[in-house]
Amino acid sequence: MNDSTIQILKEILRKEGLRYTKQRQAVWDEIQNSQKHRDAEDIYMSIRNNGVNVSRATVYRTIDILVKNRMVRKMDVGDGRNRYEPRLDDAHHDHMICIETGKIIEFYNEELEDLQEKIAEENGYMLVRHIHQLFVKPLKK
Amino acid sequence: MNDSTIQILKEILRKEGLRYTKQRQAVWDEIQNSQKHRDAEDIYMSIRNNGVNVSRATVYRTIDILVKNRMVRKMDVGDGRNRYEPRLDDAHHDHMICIETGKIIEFYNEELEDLQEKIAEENGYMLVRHIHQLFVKPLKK
DNA sequence: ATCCGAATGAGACTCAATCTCAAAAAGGGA
DNA sequence: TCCCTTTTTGAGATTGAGTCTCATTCGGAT
Repeated sequence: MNDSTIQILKEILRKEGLRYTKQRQAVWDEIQNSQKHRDAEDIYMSIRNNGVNVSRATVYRTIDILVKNRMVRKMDVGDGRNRYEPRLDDAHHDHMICIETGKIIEFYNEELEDLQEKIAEENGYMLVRHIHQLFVKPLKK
Repeated sequence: MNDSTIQILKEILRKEGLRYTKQRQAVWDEIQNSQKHRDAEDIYMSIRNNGVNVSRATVYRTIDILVKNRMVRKMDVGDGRNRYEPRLDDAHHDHMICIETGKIIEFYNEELEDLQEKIAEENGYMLVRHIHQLFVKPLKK
C-alpha cells in the first residue's frame, strides 16, 4: 500500500495501455501485502471484507495482468485451485508441499535450475518456464 | 489385451477387494495399448468406439484405481485436463512440453532425481512424489 | 466539464471431474 | 446351475474454478 508499489503498478498499466483503477490496486495490494500462497477466492473475499467493491471477474482479470508482468507468480499445486504469491524483488523458487500438514515450503537450488536448462538444451529446446513441486512427508525422528 | 496384463489387473483388483469387470479391463486396455499421453475424454470415446459400453464416471473411477496401484501415471500439463499414460515396467520419467507445438517429450535424469531427494531431506522431509514439467521452445538454428 | 473507449460487475456459462441412486452384474455358496 | 448379497455401472445432475457477456460506470485525455 506504500507509494512505491503504487507507482510500480501504475507504470505497468501504462506500459500495457491499461487504466489505473481502485480494483486493480486492491488486487495488487492484497497479494502484495500477504506472503502466503493464496487462492483467487480468498483474495476476492479479503478485498470485499476490506470494503472495496470488486467482482470475481475483475480479480481474475487483474491477476492475469500481474502474472503477465511478473509481479505475481501463479502456482498449480495440483488440487484444481491455483495459488498466487507476490514476486516483486523476489528470486525464483520452487515449492515443497507436505502431504501430511499441507504446509508449503519454498526452496531454491541453483544446481537444479542449471540442470533443467541443460536437459532442455540436450533435447534441442530452450527452457521457458517450469513447474516443479515436491510432495513430501516429515522424516521419522 | 494379452493374458499377462489381464492377470496383472485381476491381481490388483483382488488385492483391493474389487471385482473384475469388462469396463475396468477396457479402461486398462485402452491406456495400456497406447503410449500417447491421453486425456479422460479421449480414453472414454475410444472405448465406446471399440464397442464397449462404459460411462465417464466408470472411466474416472477406474483410472483412480490404476493410478493408486501405479499402473497408470496421471500428469497435469497445466491446461486443466489431466493426461494419463501406462507405467507398467516403465521407468520413471518427467515431461518437457513444447509451448509452440504442444509436443510432449519424456526425459529422465538421474542427477535430477537425486537432487530432489537431497533437497527434501535437507528440509527435514522425505520425498514421496513430484511434479516436474519443463515448458520449452525449439532452439533457434 | 465533456466525451468516448476501457473497465467493471452480476450472473450466465464452460468444462473437467465428481456424485447420485436405481438398475445391472459379479462371484461365492449350495 | 440358480440364488443371493454386495459391488459396480450409467445417465444425468452437480460441483467448482475460471471465463464470458454486455449494460452500466468510470478514467483520463482534451
